[in-house]
Parts: sequence; C-alpha cells; structure tokens
Amino acid sequence: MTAAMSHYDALDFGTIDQGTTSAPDHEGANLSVRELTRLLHIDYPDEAWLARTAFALRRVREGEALIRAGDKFHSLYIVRSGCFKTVYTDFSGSEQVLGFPMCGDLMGADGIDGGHYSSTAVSLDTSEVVIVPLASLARLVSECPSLEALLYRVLSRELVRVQNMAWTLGTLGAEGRVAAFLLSMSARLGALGYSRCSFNLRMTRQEIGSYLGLKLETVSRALSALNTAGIIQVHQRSIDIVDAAALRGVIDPAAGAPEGIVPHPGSAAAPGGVKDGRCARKPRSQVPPGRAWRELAAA
Amino acid sequence: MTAAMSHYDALDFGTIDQGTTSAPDHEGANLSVRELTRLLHIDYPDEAWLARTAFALRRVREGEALIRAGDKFHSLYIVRSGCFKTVYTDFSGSEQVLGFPMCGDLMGADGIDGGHYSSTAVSLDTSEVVIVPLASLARLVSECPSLEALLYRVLSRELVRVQNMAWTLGTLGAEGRVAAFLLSMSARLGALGYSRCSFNLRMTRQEIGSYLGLKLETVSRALSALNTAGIIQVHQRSIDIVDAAALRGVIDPAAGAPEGIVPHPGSAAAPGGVKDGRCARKPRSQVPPGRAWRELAAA
DNA sequence: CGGTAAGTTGAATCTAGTCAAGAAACGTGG
DNA sequence: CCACGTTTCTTGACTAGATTCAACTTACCG
Repeated sequence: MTAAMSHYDALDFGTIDQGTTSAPDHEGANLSVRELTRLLHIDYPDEAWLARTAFALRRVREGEALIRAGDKFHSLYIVRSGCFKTVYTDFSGSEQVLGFPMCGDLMGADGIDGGHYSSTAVSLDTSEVVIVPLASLARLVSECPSLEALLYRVLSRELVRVQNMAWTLGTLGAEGRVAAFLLSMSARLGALGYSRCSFNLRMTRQEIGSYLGLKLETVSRALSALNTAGIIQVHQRSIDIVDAAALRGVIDPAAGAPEGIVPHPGSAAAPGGVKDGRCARKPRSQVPPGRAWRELAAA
Repeated sequence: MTAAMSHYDALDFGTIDQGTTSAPDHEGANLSVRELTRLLHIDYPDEAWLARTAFALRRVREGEALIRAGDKFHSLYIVRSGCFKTVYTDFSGSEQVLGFPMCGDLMGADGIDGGHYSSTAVSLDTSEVVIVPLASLARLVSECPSLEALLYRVLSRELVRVQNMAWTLGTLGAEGRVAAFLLSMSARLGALGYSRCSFNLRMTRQEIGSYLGLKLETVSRALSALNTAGIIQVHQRSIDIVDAAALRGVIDPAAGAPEGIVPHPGSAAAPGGVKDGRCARKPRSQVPPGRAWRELAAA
C-alpha cells in the first residue's frame, strides 16, 4: 500500500481510534466508512468494521482541477461537499460538460478500464472529496468484502445516470432539457436535505448549455420562457420552482418519460422505474459481511 | 446458487471436463472463461483456472427481448454473437435506443444498483449471449478473485462509451453524428475481425436515428450526403467506407474530438491494461478478495 | 405477384444557433 | 463608498439546420 502512494493523496487509510466517530472537517482528515456509506445512500452491514476504517479527505478550491483527462488512474473520488463539473476538453479549447457531481457522487470511474482518466473534474466552488486510492482498495476489500457490492452499485448508478442523460439529449428539445436539468437539481439537492423548490445554481449558463447540448443563449431563453410561464422564478443563478408538476409536463407533454429521468422525489418508483439514482435508495436488510455478489443476489 | 436460478437461465456453472476446451455452439452449452476473456478483450492470468470453469449460453432470436426494463435484476449478459439494441420505452410507445451491444459487449449492468433493469435489450438478429447469473458471481469470484478486476473494467468501459455518446449528442450535428456512428461501427467490427470498410448494418434508419437523436429522414439524408460526397458508399444497409479520414473530418472539422469517440474498447486497450502475467495461484485455497484492485493497481 | 416494411427525396415549417447589443452582477482598487 | 472593468446574463433579429408532411421507390416475404 505504501508503495503506490502518490504525493498528494495524503493517504491515511487504516485503523483509527475507536473514539473518532464523527468526521472531521479539515484538510487531510479522515472519513469513516460509515460516513462514506451515508454519503452514497447505500446501507452497509458491517457496523463493527465501519468504526475502524477511514478514508483521507481532500479540499479542492474553486476552479481547481481534481482530475485531469489523460492522467494515470490512481484513485476514485466521492464528493463530500461542494460541486464539480466533469468535462471533455477537445484541444481546440472548447469544453463539453459531462456532469455536475455533487455530494455523494462518484468521480474517476471512467479511468478504471483504460488506466487513464478520460475526463477532467473541476471544482465549481470550494469542495471536499473522499479519496479512495486504488492502492488501498485491495486492502479495503480484503478486510470487508461486502464493500465490493457498494462499488459495483455506485458504478451501476453512474451508468444509469449517464444513460438518462443520453435519453434527455436524444429526445428532448431545449425547454425540456432545461426543465429536466432543473428537476434533477431539485431532486438531488432535496435528497441532500436542501430545499427542493428554491436553490442556487453553481454553474454558468455556458456550463449548463454545454451539459445539455445547447448554447448559453438558448438556456437563458428557456429559463426566461419558464419564468414568464409562471412555472419557475429565475433571477440569475437563483431558482425557485413554483410548479413542479408543470415543469414535469414540459418534459413530457404526453406522459412519456421513462420514469426516472426526472427524479420524482420520494416516489414509490414502480418496478421498472429507472429511479433517480440518488434518492429512492431501498434499505438493505442486515446482511452478514460476505461476498459482494451474494449480497446483491439477496436483494 | 440453485436458489436464485431463474427458469430460462439454464445455469450450468461449475467444473467441466478438462477435455472440453473449445466452446460449443449450441443452445444450453457452456462457455469457458477463457473464451469469455477473449470476448471481452481483457487479458486474464489464471490459465489453470480458466480451463475448469464455464458459463451458460443462450440463443436469442431476432426481435426477441432478452431483458425487459423493470424486470428484476438477476444476470449480466455478454454478447457472444449477433447484435442487440438496448432501449428505453416510454409507455406512449415510442422507443429511445441507447446502444447497439455487439460481440463482447456487456448488457444488464444498469440493473445492479436499483435491483431492476432500467432498459430493454432486443436482439436484432439471431444472437447468442453468455449468461453471468448474479447468483454464481459470488462463487466465481471466490474461486478466482482476479475475475473482479474484469468486471470493474467492463463496467468502466461501458461508462466511457455512454459518456462518449453524450458528447456526440451534445456537440455534433446530424452529419457528424452519423459519421461518428459509422466510424464506431467500423472500429467495432474491425476489432472483431470483420472488414473495417465494408459491412452491413443490422438496424433500421429509425433505430439509428433514435440512437443518434435524429429522425430517420435526417439519417437517410446524412447518409446520402456522405455518399454523394464520395466519402462512403451506401446502398440500403450495406456500407462501404471509401475515405475514412474524410469521415473523421466530418466529425471534427477543426481537429477537435477528444480521444475516443469512435474507438470502441477492445481493440488496442490503452497502455497500462491489466496485464499482470502472474497470478498462478491455485484457486482451491480461498484467496482473500481484494486481489482485483491490487491487480488494477499493478498496471 | 401483391402487400408490407424500409428507405429515399422534396418542399414547407419551426427550432435552435449565430451575431450583436445592452443590462445586471461581481471584484478590485482607489 | 464609489468608479471601473470584467464577467455573466438577457434579449432581439436573422440564419442554418433539423423536423414534418408527403410522395415515391426499392427491397423483402409470403
């Protein structure tokens, strides 16, 4: 484990004092796995083990790149606070935003296969991430195999998210995309305990547009249109959702969306729903720490 | 393992005769893991173990649905031959195509997190898939932990693929999308040993359009345009790529595309792949999990 | 041979992009 | 606290590109 440690990882994985239960907030501190599972909204069985293990944290300033496309893959990251954007940068300079990872979201998984990250992750404000170094995963998993199920699930969740994104880009017009974006933000922030109907965006119109495959002017127009329609209230980056149902109606004039594009907060999620991928996490019954896949199979 | 077996899985995981080296071709037959790794284009170290393990196969007729969105997640599938489409179906009837899994591609991974598949997989011709039942993964992995690295990588690869798709939809116009699609097909078929410049599409214009976020007429027009430009030669579903460079130029007028829009995994796996020639550990003694990540770390 | 599904092509429409100007917010330094 | 420049956002007029509607051709399958 010591071998493959990179300079800035500040890896400090290992056993920590039993007393240290709550997660510290300063740079270089550790985060317990218990906190991690809470962050990911995935229940985790091995309570005893949880208290003994921790991950390093890292603070990332606004505008700073945590991951750069092309860098050698060495760690996964989970956002603990703040907000990022992940981008492809074609070397003519222009960016394509792929996502806005927020609290509980995974970053860096695209580097597993190729051995190099394929996208860049830039912080949109002062953020904090949990570092999960590749080098320590081996040890982690050997100490608590059921951790693997967690990783599989996080990867799967990310996959579903990106698929939903492809759906949005493929089928919706400008207003629909913006509406979907707002509802998504609403649900994600709601799941984190913030207000679902009133929040502040952290990203520019340019970045939203890039994410949605639109130009910034179009985003602005769409927001204005929704505003004058009385569905939302926009003032710069502050958003108030006045009529969430109407907003969903914009996406899906004929009742079409395959259930989870727009995360319905707390919906019972009919079987088959794609689900939000963030809120409706089904509580897993206490399973003895065993093989990852056996756990998944039990569900 | 017997418990969670579904009726049609015909799961027959386990030890097979040493003599049975080559993969059988008929329904219900088994596929060795050696063949599986070959299929996935991922190198795999444990030669001894490879020969002793096998997966069930299933034949899927044209138009038949292998997976239905909403079904309970029970298995992963890897395409062995033929071609599928994966779709979201909004209950107003219209489909959105998410991908065209072909030989070596994974299907069903979107069901891991939520416990239910989120998309439907329909065969576009008579296909054959490798069934990887959830219930047997636990056992599989315990017998040869390095198999996990393989799964992580396949998931990661799929993630990158969908991200590239999002990029395509977000930034390219109609012709660019069609060009990217053709190049992607070309590369994928090439990696499978078929001709890179002359092939037959298995999907309709409608399906291509749905996949690319375009209408069928637009796809047709784009193909015609590329045809009259002398870049390709189209006749119904038969495609001949006359000038691949020009085709790339359509995507990227100003030399922009990020590394791998087209490249489908499989071919020349990026530097730093899971090589790790040694792992000749006898699988009989329970190897602690975690080897998977250690292997990835070794790259 | 006839019926159906798939593909091509044309003309009109509409959506989002482009170009351009101006307004509002933010940060910095006086 | 205010003046200033910069960035971000909004809005309008015009254009390019994709969709829509529709006719027609071609392949496919009994």
